[in-house]
Amino acid sequence: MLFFVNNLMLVLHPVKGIFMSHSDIPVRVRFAPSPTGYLHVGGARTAIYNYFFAKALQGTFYLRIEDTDQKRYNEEALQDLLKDLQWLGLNWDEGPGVNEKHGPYFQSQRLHLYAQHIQKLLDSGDAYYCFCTEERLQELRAEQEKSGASITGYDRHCRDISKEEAKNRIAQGEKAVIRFKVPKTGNTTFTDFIRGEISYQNELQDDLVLIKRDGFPTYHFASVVDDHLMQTSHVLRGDEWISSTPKHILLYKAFGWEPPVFCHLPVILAAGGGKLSKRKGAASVGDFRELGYLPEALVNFLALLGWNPGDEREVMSLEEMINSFSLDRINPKSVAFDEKKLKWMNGQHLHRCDHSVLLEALLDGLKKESIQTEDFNKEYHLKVVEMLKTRVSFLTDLAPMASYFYKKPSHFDEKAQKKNWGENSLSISKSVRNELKKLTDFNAVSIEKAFQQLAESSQIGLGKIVGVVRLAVSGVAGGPGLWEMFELLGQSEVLNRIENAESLMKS
RNA sequence: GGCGUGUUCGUCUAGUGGUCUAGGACGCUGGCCUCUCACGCCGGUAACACGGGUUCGAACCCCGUACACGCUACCA
Repeated sequence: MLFFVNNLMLVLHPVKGIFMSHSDIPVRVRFAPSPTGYLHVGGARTAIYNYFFAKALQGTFYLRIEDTDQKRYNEEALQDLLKDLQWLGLNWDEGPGVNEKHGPYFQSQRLHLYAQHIQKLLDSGDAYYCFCTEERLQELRAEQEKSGASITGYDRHCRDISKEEAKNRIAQGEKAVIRFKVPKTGNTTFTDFIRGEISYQNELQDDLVLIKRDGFPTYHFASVVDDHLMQTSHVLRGDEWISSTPKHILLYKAFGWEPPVFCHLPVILAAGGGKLSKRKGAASVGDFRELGYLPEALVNFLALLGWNPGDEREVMSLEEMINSFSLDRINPKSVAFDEKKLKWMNGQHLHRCDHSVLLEALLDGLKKESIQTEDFNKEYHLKVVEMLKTRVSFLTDLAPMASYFYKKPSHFDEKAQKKNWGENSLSISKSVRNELKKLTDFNAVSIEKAFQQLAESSQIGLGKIVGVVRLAVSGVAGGPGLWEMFELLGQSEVLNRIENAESLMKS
């Protein structure tokens, strides 16, 4: 439940039952991915909100790896995950490799802690051994489905096996899981930070598994134990967890712990609705990196998918977003991922990003295309960047667009040839060459003057004249202002290229 | 099936009972700038899911319905 008093946001602490101003709670939040696949943009956004929230309130953002599913564990996915988070600029204050005072941060290395805690629940009678086989459970489920029963889930078959009997059976080597003893009556209610009060009937919850047959904890158990041990103040996670939250609350209660504040984040859907998947286009952080998106643009875009600063700003730096971030401005509804807007956003960031970033992308790209750059200095490259920056949507557009600044065009755009190299183009070309040859100081101003004079004396439109030689020099129909471009390329190179192309023009 | 969450232009959103003949952004579109292509600038397009209530008054509150999504695993 939220209140605003004199612009100060107050939070009803779920257990203490008192109102606390936000700044009174030492904020510790986590991003807790499971290393089973690439970092999906939905997961990235969850990480972003956690990070923003921590930074906005001078709290701690920690990273915890939920690797409790041995079958689905993927080492490569883990490495990608860490790399992607860093690329996005979401550096963790605590986590693998960083300030490990609440570690270890891999759940697979915390097994002793879960063992210790499950014992407490076993002792208090809040948990019990269940010897049911997978087959029995499957049959049970099939039956429930067939009969259309309204109450589904585990039938609590082993709930009343005495501790002694259970102990004996375990001693004899019988395999078991450990389940939580959910109260059979009553309701469990919690307050979601952005949705308000949510209530579930305990009767409808089944006795969830806490410890699996392989000895590993389930998500439910491990995350509750860890969130407590790691002193998590707020749990910001995907809204697929809403319906398990009452189980988590019940676990906190069984331990006698105060639950954190829960805040369930909406999901990101594909543009046409439905799940966002690789088949429907890029879906992971790595995909967007490869497409040439800037990390700050992706973060900005993702942050705005479900959140806004309360005014009309959209293109924002990381710092700006952190400074205006607050949880209560997150929308509860799921959103569609619109790549068109991301592309625009990327352009915005590209136009204002540091030239050194563009320079690096340019040189990288040229290298990949095996275009020689040794003959040109940094100043030259920067001028190319300056001329091209408003014309690119992606970092990866830069090099292909810049190739003619480094070598003669090897190909002339077909459509542009038809348009620009028709009747008279050869004579236009020759007269341009004639005029440019005369220039003793080959700069943008003098070049422009020469073109203006030629247009006037020949009674041919400036656009037409420019079109002929632009194509000859660059191989394409569009690009930076011709005068600046010619100045940078230099007189002899320009004259050379024009002359070379003349064999393809019509007289 | 049960339970839960959600629903404002095509998309992201503003909006917390009168200032909403619903504002902004992307997209699309008309124009300006101009040597081209972009950028930029100016304008246009288009929405309160539906039905009932409550109220002098509802996008905003309540109840239904529809639709979407999630959970219903010894996955997370």
